[in-house]
Amino acid sequence: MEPHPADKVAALADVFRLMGDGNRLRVLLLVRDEPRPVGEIATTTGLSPSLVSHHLRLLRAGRLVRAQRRGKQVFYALDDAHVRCVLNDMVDHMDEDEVVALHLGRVAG
Amino acid sequence: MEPHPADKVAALADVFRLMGDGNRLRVLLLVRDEPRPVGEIATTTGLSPSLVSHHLRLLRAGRLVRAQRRGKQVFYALDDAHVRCVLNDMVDHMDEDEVVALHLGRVAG
DNA sequence: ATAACAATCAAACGTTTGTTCATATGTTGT
DNA sequence: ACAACATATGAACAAACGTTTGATTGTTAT
Repeated sequence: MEPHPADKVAALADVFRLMGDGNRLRVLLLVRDEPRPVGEIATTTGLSPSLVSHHLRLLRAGRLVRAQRRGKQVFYALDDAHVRCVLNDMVDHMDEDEVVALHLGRVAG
Repeated sequence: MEPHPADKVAALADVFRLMGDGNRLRVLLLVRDEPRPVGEIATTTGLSPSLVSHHLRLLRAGRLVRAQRRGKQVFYALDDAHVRCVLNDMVDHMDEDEVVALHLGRVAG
């Protein structure tokens, strides 16, 4: 009875590693609800279009994001339903954290 | 109306980054259900006790894990309920992936 | 075809990260 | 006290990573 299949753990670690960068995570949160073009992601995050494109390439390679052309622009959206679930869970957990932190008196005030 | 608070995104990215390493993720999955001493983690994972200790230090710094002495040994367990939820969700998602993959015929067969 | 815009690619740099090795700290026995 | 065991720590090194820069591809207009 093996604890966990090795290849799945590795695949899972890959997903976490991709989400483990602040800029990439911001990008993921930006395209979470609706598809966004690269330029908009760049201006919204304040990152260079080149850097955004690079990160999107990694996210696409990891099957976290999917691309679709519309005219000049390329719209990116979450590719996997899993990732959307994980992000939603995480946002929820963030909010819960806020509440817990307040209860513990760990927040400024 | 900011999309997401910057500091929370950074904190969230830190958690993901910690889980984004295969060895650390294995450690987390090992201590998910019940506390385990460092030596057991090392022998189970096949990693050197030193390396395990290093990773545990990082995980403890990130508040993902908590330590407790019992005699000579130091038992590690998940510190945060959030992390446990995320890990559980992820394991569930892994299983779902298996099913989806089977349905899509993406698995050996 | 040319120009302007949008996105991608490739090389290069500095930094971070994971790992190993050796040494130290702490604990339980005798 | 000492020895044996369990974990932690620090230095050092190679590999991976994020970012920048500059050039390139692709698209829409004139």
